[in-house]
Amino acid sequence: MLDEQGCPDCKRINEVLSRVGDRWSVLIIISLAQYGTLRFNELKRNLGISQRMLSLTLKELERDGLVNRTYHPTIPPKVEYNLTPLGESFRQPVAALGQWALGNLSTIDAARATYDEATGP
Amino acid sequence: MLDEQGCPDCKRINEVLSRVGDRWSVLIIISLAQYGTLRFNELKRNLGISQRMLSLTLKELERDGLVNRTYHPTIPPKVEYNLTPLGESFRQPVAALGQWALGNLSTIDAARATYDEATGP
DNA sequence: CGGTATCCGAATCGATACTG
DNA sequence: CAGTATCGATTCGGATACCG
Repeated sequence: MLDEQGCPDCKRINEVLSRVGDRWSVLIIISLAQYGTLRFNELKRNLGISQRMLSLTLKELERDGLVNRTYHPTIPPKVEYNLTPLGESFRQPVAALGQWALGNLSTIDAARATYDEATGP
Repeated sequence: MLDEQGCPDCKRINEVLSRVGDRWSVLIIISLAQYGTLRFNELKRNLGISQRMLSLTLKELERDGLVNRTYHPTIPPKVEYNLTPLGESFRQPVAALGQWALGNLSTIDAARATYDEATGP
């Protein structure tokens, strides 16, 4: 891909969004923001995410410094996740996005229906 | 996938995010918010997006009522895109996200480096 | 309980070529 | 200029099985 872009920030925004901008990351952040600390299987049940994707996404979030992982070597083992300060700072923009999403879901649905009817038949 | 979720909003947030939450949608919104009105190839050059993805994403955004498409049947043809009121209302949360992304890119990079060094070698 | 490893179909995306 | 069509490569993501 060429690099003759007039929007120099786009590449960088793109970079960050491809890291923390995917669906599961956002939902995990929202959950942790809401409940504070959650265990692996609590997140799993909460989000309806597969074990594999949860594991992968949590590892990424930990790597990016957004989520903290605490391992308790008890039997049975217990692992807790919560937001780091960086993760907390991500709450604001994410919350704004989530709120907008909820508030405009029906509007978008209506727009879709209109568009489909005007285009489709 | 089961549906025994404790986070009833997650499914719906998920729905909206899968519509307007992808990388290209966000970048297109940001560009249109910044410049007001742009033609197809202006967007293409601006974002470094492939023709195919731009076409698909714009169609989705139009369908969801976020972007307005104006076709001028001149020769050569000229098509202009701008934000609808709904798209404008999306500016705020998107801007917050973009700002956070830019502001924390280096922090994330540092966290990654630390993590990789502690884990990887 | 909290993962990792493997498999495999589905969805995504870029490159390329073609059209009005 | 502004798309659409097609193809191949990569990625995503769930299901399943197994380990500490």
